Amino acid sequence: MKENISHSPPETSSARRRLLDTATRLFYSGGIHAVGIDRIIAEAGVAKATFYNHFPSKEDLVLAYIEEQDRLGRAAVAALPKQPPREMIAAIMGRISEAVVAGGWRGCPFLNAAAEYPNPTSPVRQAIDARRAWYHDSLRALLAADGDPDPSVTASLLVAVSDGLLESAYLDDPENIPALVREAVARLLDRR
Amino acid sequence: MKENISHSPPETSSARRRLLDTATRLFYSGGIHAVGIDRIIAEAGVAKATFYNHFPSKEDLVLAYIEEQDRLGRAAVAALPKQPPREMIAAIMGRISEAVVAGGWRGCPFLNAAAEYPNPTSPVRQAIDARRAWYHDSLRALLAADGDPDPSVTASLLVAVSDGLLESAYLDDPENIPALVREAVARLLDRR
DNA sequence: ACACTAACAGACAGGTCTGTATATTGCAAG
DNA sequence: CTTGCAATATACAGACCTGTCTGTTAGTGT
Repeated sequence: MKENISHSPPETSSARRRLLDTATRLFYSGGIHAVGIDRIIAEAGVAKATFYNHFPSKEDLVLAYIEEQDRLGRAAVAALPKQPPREMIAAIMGRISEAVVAGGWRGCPFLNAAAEYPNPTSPVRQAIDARRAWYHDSLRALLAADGDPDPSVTASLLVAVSDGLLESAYLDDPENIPALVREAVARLLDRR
Repeated sequence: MKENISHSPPETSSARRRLLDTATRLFYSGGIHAVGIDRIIAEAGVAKATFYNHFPSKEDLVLAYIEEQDRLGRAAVAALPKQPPREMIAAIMGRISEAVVAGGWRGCPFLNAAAEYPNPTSPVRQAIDARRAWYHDSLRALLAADGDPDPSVTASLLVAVSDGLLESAYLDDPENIPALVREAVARLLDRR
């Protein structure tokens, strides 16, 4: 029956953790199709058979990567201090600036993955859809609480600006991003 | 000396044209790394040797694809009827809606390519940089002529909204895009 | 008629990809 | 001690990748 309640490694298995961490780093920095299994297992220090014990295929690893990024993003938003809707929106949008000033920014991992997965019914694309729906709905709820007359439209515009500024931080000058985020929020919201 | 002035095929060679058209279609719909040379030459009906006569390597074909998309976009903007700055900006942004309602939209080809080319010094990335600089500068000049107090910042916001709405047209509901474009322009510009 | 060019078809080399299989090691539970 | 498990290294199959090469065919200018 396997009594693995608080046993030697109750962690999610060190090998699996190392594989996902390495895959996250390599997929994000190099692109998904461009990074092979061989390189991931070599840099993670894991045997190939062990990899295929934890993940049935490469696509499952990609999916685990996307889903973990989604989960981390939602947790970061949930961990924001409770504050009035308008400030909460500013705080959520402010996460764009934080992600960028850290350096090594290579664009939004979800948009990058979507560029490599054209099939909208693939699990990866569906995970991306779920994450976008969550982001839009979170903003819409806050906008509604703030009294926005058309919270769905405003939320769509905030999502678009988020995506666009994340791309701009990758392809243009990241230095301008914090000011642009503030300016975008001000212009899109400051209309009673 | 080759007197090819208005000779039998003054066109850029039918095979080259077919190769670039086929590559454009396949690269855009399927992604760049995911589409191989074999498939391109098969669907273009061109021999492999002929391909390598016209393009030294696959990357040259990718670059030709990106540069042609850039050239076509600039030509479409240049072909817009002359009108006051504010209307010109609306017309340029309106091209987003046109691209989307046509159907088969799979995201901005430049952002998709950038996702697959992490090296900022690669020719593909430099072509993308050039295209983004042109777009930003075009909008900035129009905003300056319109009397915008901070045309560079407003241009950056319009670029971000353009990128974001193009991604939204791919990943969310394309139906809302025309209204969102109009609303974004109104909210970002209507502040004397 | 002859030479040149561009295109064709297709085989091949060398590398890399995903995924499977084999055989061995270390460790912990019972 | 023995049984079982998880991990190791490594080799392999089969597909696909880019790029090169050989040889043939069609059309054109001189």
